[in-house]
Amino acid sequence: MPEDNKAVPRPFASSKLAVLRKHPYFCDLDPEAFDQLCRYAKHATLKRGATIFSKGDPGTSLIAVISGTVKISVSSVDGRNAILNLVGAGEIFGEISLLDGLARSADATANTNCEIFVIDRREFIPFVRSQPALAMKFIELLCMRLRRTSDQVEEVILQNLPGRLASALLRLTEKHKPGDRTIAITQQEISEMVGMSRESINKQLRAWAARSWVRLEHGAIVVLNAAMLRELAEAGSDEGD
Amino acid sequence: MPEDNKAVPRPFASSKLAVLRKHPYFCDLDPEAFDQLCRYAKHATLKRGATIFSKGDPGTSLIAVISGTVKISVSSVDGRNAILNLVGAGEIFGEISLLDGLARSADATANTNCEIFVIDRREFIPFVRSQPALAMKFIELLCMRLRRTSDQVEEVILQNLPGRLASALLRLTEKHKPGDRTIAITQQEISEMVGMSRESINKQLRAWAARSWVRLEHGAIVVLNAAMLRELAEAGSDEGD
DNA sequence: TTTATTGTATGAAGAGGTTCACCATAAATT
DNA sequence: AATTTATGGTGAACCTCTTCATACAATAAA
Repeated sequence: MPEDNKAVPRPFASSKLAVLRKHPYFCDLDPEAFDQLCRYAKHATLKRGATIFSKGDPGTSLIAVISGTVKISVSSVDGRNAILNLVGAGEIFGEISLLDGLARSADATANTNCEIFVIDRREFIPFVRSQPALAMKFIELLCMRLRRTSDQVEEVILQNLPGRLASALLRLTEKHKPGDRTIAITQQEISEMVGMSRESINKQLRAWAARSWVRLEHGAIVVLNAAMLRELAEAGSDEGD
Repeated sequence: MPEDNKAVPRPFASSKLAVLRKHPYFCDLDPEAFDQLCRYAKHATLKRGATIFSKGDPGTSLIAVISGTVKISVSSVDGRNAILNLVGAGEIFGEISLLDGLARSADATANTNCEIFVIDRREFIPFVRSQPALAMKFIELLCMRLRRTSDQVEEVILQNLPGRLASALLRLTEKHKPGDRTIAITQQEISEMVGMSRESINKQLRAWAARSWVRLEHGAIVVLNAAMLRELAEAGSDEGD
């Protein structure tokens, strides 16, 4: 188990900004404003397993992922885990606490080695007030998040294992460039994303593999028949086994 | 089954605004700005069961509830329902589509007879741009919603029946004035909120009633021992039966 | 008052998932 | 190369919750 080193921001490094600049959240923002925003950012490098923040922490920063992926999760007293989101390069997270100033609502840990930028609330909030366009950008981001999270509630309540697993796989492929259907993820992680046991996930995946809907690799899943999965996800139903 | 009459906004009626004016979303807003906002609102009266909007509709309005309660829900192909939220007097809903302009993400129906105000996107968006404080208000609202929805995902994934039911009951009491521990809701509705069968809900409730943690009435539940329920909700656990 | 309708109560049978126990294999570490 | 760790695979027993069937009470409608 890797050590629990908290993220310690280091002095600003300018070359990595391309990942952010081209990202949908910021790409149609005033370039000058963007540069000013970046001037506030602190750079940090994290080893896999490192804690970025924990649920309940006073949340005072926004984090942008430059490389690697970050796991947003919560855990119960009896040790069960639920992965709420996997944040990849070019994406941002922690915006809720940044915007409302309240405690972190989940844990964030480095799922792989990764590089991040950290922007502090004290510098950010006044900046937003001076940039109404940016405020609207964040409203859009929050709306997107809310739609996604609502969908998740809907899935977990209305669908059973095949439907939920299919939805999860599709959501994971959609983050890739079109054509890339290989998802680098362990079955354990998937089980924590859909909220069912690893054994059940494995059983379902192998049933689909037998039908060539997916191919299982070590630490990865290749989606071969997205159409069938989409059908299952939309039916939310029992077939598919 | 009541008829499916869509909400048809009628000319503005000014006397009902007190409910909105005193509400947290708007109470510390510039009074002049608030009045201007209200000038855009259209009033409507709905019969219990009336559809306000459906999932997938182009969403172009924000709705404020003056009296009664509105049910935000989704349903699956096989007829199962999931209630995502119950919106009471003084609260607003539909803000996601209003803000991002995309389709409705759930159905909204009048859960009781009710009165609403409707504000259209075309008039609202320019208004928000001219009122940065209002934009920040909505950011806070969205953050609140996001925290609540994330909590729901967490609950549904990590907790079993007793924990989820306890959480739901507590959330429902928290909307009341302190001291009022009677929740006017049917067991069917609760079952659709926590995503478990009515029969299971009934069984658990009666187990708790036997311990005097709750009292069951026709169409209502009285919480007698909130502390024990809170313990169950936080443990997310198996005891309590 | 009689008749629907809505809401509650309850048990038996069964499906869907979990848990546990165990082994196999791939990758990382030494 | 040897050892450890992480990941994947599998079946049997168990358990939680669902489904189905049925009955009853309270409220609304006729």
